[in-house]
Amino acid sequence: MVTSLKPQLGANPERVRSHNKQLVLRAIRHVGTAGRAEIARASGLSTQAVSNIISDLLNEGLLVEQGVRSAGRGLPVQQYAIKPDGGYAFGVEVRPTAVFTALVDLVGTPLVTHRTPLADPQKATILETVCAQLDETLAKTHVPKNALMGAGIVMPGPFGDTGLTGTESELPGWNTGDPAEIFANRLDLPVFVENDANAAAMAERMNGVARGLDDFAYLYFGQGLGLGLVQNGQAVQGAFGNAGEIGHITVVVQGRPVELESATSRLSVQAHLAGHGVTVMNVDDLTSLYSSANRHLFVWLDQAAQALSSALSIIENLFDPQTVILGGAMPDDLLDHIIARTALPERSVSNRPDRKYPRLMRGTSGRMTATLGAAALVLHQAFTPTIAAAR
Amino acid sequence: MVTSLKPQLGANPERVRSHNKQLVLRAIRHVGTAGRAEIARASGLSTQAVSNIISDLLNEGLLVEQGVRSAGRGLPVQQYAIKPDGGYAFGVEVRPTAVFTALVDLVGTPLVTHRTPLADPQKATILETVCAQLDETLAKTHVPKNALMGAGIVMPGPFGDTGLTGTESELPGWNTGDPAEIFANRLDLPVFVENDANAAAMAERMNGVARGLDDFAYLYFGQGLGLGLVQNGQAVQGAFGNAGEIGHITVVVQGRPVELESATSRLSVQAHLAGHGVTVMNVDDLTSLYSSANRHLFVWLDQAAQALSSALSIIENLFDPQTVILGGAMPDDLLDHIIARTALPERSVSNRPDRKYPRLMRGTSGRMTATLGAAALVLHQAFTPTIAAAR
DNA sequence: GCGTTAACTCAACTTTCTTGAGTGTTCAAG
DNA sequence: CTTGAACACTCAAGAAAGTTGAGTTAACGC
Repeated sequence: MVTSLKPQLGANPERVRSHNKQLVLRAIRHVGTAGRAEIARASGLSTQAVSNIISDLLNEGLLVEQGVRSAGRGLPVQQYAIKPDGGYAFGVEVRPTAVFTALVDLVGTPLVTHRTPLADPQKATILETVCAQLDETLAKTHVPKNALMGAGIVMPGPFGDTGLTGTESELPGWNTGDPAEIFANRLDLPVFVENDANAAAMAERMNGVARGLDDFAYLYFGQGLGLGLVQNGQAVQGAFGNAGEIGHITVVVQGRPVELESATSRLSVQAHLAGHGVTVMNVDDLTSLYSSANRHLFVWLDQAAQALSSALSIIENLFDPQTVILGGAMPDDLLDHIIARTALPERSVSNRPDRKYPRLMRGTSGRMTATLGAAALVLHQAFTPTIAAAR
Repeated sequence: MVTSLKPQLGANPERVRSHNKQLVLRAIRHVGTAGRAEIARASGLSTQAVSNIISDLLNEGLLVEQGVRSAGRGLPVQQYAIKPDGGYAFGVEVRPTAVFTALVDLVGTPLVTHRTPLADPQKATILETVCAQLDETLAKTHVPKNALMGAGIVMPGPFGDTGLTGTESELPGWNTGDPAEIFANRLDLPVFVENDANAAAMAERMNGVARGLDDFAYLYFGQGLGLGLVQNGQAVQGAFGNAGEIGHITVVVQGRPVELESATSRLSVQAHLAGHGVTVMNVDDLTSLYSSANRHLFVWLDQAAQALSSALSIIENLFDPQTVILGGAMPDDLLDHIIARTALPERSVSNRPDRKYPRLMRGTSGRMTATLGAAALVLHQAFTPTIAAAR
């Protein structure tokens, strides 16, 4: 039973340099600003090698000098930082009714974000819309296309024909061909495709509460509920890109089995409130319901927290993450409320006395979470050494 | 919130060579025997580079020539294969009542296996026993110590003080200090520590039904139930090494929530049978009960299969593995029976028409599964390129 | 038979890293 | 105030690994 060997790249001078460059960028990004010697120690390279690489990066416009810092004895340190306009990333979130786009700079600051309603969810329409948005965004911001390092695309999973197909708010026509390749050809850019939860998780790791974390889980409240997993600094995609479909597992709430997604998701809260005659159209409606202490909403929140507690037990015991982050298209207030009410399972490997992070944290939320996450995929790539890259 | 940056190695000539060597070994191992040009294509190196590396590996005794193969036109291919006695790995499984050890060669063939009862489960006693077994094994097989590439150690988790502590058949005194370091110092060898499930999974990947798979899950029947996860060819350890503690999650059987481990584990079957007046002492007893079609055993098997079906739904939807493997200290017959009776969840990302592997497979079983898995950890290391190593 | 195909080797070249000596700045001890 | 240690960084030489392109050998097919 011989399967194809994943193309694991051998190292040659060119690839070594590229690898080390990214290592240096990564080290600088991690601490904000750094000097040559410091980077050398962190990377296991000689200071001379680091010096040469930094000189390269300065020429390429990826770094800026940040003045000197005299730290104790010795020659003061010439510091360097990532140059924000050294590169840009385009983030795209495709939903059945609209396409969201964002342009972010090298340090992750969004320059523009945009929502384009979709006339129809056909493949051609989507490609056309994304393409047009890219051009428009570049024109508006005067960012040259060659400064774009790539595009991240968030699409609703699952990918391919699976047992969950048909149950999702799906996009027709994407089950044939590799979406990444299709977009890459159309946009003429390196493209990275992920599901919303993984993208949001990577964004959190690049610029959110998960900065510096290498092992964590992210529960993403979207239409349904998704689980983003980061292991060893890499998003876990699974064999076919469908890892993290946590919404359809069965958990126990008040002794009764329920589908997780039916208890904790945007659809779930809408359905629950509709059952009590309350109509919510969007996230803002939820916020006002919450501030007016709507009884039905509070009932739902409590029940969601109970379901979440079961899910937490599974996530923690299966992944042993540093922390679990809650985020997505849900108002902060509600997330905070749920977090406060979620019982942290006693019988969990995460129930340890020497924790550095809370077991449950709130991440970035809001409508653009996944879109910015899409852009973060590109940034993540730019700061990840390439030799023997775990994809 | 700045955390310590994982020491990601920069590439220098020495590390590049080591990386490429392992890449070549890996490519050869993957296909059994291979020629230079073939390896060059697979690794992205030039044939000249591969030639030089192979010449090195021949000198080091890690490869043997395997004669020529004339494949179509052109000069016949000089083939190479891994030299079985090119290196050895020592595997250790520590249990509260005994220590199991095994010596395997570079291709994974076990030379000797041994069980040493433990007078007491104290740390010092264990270290002493392992050390003595290593010496004895080397003496018996006339393998020089410098041919040993390392030792793999399997210890019952969870590691550290967690919410599951105290519920396991535990070893006292290992919560302080890093077990890997302690063993490494004592044995004077590179040491890799894992839990039983992950080790068994790696063994399956090196020489079992998971050969060539990079993303799969392994359910290990031990005292309890453990989940080994392989993602992108690497074992998932979690932030604190405790990933895969699936035994304590709650699943639903016949509409009622139960702890998974209470339904599917060696302890569970023993308890169930004891409740009906049947005493089983070991794996052989189970085999004979099965061949005599014991009614109580069959009831347990059905119930275990139902619990497993719930677990499968969780594993598949969270990891999207290529397959899920069942193995461990359970007779083949019983595993096969359970697999046959386990309902494959419909609503799963793994329920896809284009599958190459069954959703549920039986892996290696038997008493030495984890011990050989421990040795496989060392082999895995030897065939894994080191630059930017994912640990 | 003879040209084509393909694997492999040899020798020259390139890239990148490391090493060790040297420069400049800061701090602290005498 | 002087002197020396500590530290960051640069320069130039050297080493290690990979690549390139020409040349050799062997099998196949027309």
